[in-house]
Amino acid sequence: MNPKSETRKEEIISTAAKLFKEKGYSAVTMRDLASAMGIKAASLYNHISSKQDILKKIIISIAEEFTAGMNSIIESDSSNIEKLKQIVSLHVDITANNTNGMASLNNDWMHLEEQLDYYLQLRNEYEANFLRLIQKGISTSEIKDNSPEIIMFSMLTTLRSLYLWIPKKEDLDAKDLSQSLSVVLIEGINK
Amino acid sequence: MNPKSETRKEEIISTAAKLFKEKGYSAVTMRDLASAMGIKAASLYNHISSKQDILKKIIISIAEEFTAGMNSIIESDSSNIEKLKQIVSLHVDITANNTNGMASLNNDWMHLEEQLDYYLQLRNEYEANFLRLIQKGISTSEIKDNSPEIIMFSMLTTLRSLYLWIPKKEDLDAKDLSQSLSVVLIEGINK
DNA sequence: TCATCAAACTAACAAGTGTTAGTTAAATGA
DNA sequence: TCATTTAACTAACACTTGTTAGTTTGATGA
Repeated sequence: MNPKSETRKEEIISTAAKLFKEKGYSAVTMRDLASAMGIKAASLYNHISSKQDILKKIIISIAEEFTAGMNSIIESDSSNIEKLKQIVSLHVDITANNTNGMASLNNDWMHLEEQLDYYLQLRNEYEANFLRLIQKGISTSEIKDNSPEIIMFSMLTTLRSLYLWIPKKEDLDAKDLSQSLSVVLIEGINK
Repeated sequence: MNPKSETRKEEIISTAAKLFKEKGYSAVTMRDLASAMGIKAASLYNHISSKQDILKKIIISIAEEFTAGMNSIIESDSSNIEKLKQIVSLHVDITANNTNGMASLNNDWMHLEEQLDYYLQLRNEYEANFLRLIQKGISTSEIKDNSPEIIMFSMLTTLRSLYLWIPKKEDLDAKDLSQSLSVVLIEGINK
C-alpha cells in the first residue's frame, strides 16, 4: 500500500526474476528466493501474496508494454519497413531494461494460471499485428514475396532471444544494437 | 540390456520429452510421467535409473548430433555461404525429427548435473565453429562486414527456436523449409 | 513516552517429491 | 514342465514444497 512496502515488494520481484532466469520458475523455491533476499521464506508473505503472484507481476507488465508499443507503431504513418525497424527498437529497449523478466516471459508463461488466457490473447494479437505488417509490406513491394510466416518467425524469434544476449555485452548502446540488428534482419548478411 | 526393454525405455524417454516441452523439466513429476505412460511411478524404475538420467539421455544425444553435423560441414570444401546453408539444413533436419527433445536442449540444459560441463563444452565449440565460419565469410567478401557476433546471434537463435514452429506446420517438407529459411536469413527480406 | 506499524522471526501444516524394497502375474525358452 | 525374465504392482521412506498463524523487534511520529 505505502511507498516503503512497494519498494521492498519490487525488490522481491526483481530478485525472483533473476532466479527464474537462471533455473526457471518451477525450480526456484520460496526458500531459494528468501535466502537470496537474506530473509526467511515466511517473511516474503509480508510483501507478496503467493509465488504465482510474483510470476504474474513479472510477465503481465512486460506483455502489456509490448502491446502498447506495438499499438503505437502500427498507428504511426511510417513505411512498413520503417515500422519493422521500430519493432526491433521496441524489443531492444524493453529487453535492455528488464533482461530477467524477459526470460520469464519467454520460458515460464505456461505456469501462469488465472492470467494464462489473458497472456495468450496479448501474444496472439501481437503476432497478428506483426504478420499483417509484413503482409502489407509485401503488397507494397517493400518486402520480398517470401512466406510471411517464415519472415515473422525468423524476426520474432531473434528478437525474443535478445534477453540471452544483451547481458553479455556490458557496453551496450541500445541505438547501435537496434541499428545493426535491423540491418542484419532486413537486408540480410550476404554481399 | 536386451532389445525389448530398450524399446520400452525409449518410449519413456520420448514421453518425458513431450511433457518436458509442455511444462519444463522441473514441473514434470515422475507421477505425471508414469500416468502419461499408463503405469505407476515406481514402475518407471524398472526401465530408467533416475529422472536426471532421462534428461541426460534426451539432451546429450541431440547435442552430439549437432557436433557431428557441424564437424562434417566445416570439413567439407563448399563456400562459406554454402556451409551456412548446410547448417540451416542441419537444424531443420534434427529439429524435424525430435521437436520435443529440442525443447529440453534449449530450456532444460541447466538442470543437467554431472553432464552440465560436457554439454557446455559441446555448445561452446559449436558456437566457436559457427562464428569462425562467419568471420571467414567476411574475410572472403562473401558476407557483409557487420558484427559477426550479431550475425551469428541472429541466425542461431532463429534456428534454435525452430522447435516451436515446425510442429505447427503439419505438411512439412524439410528441404523446402531449409531453402526458404536460408533465403530469409542470408538474403534478408527487403526488395 | 507510548501506540502504531513495517518487516522480520519461529514453528508448524498438509501435500507432494524422487526413490527403494519387496511382491506378483504373465510371457518366454530350455 | 518349470525356472527365468519382464514389467507391472503396493507400501513406504525421508525430504521438500508453498503457505499460515502467531510472535518479536526496532523505528516512527503524535
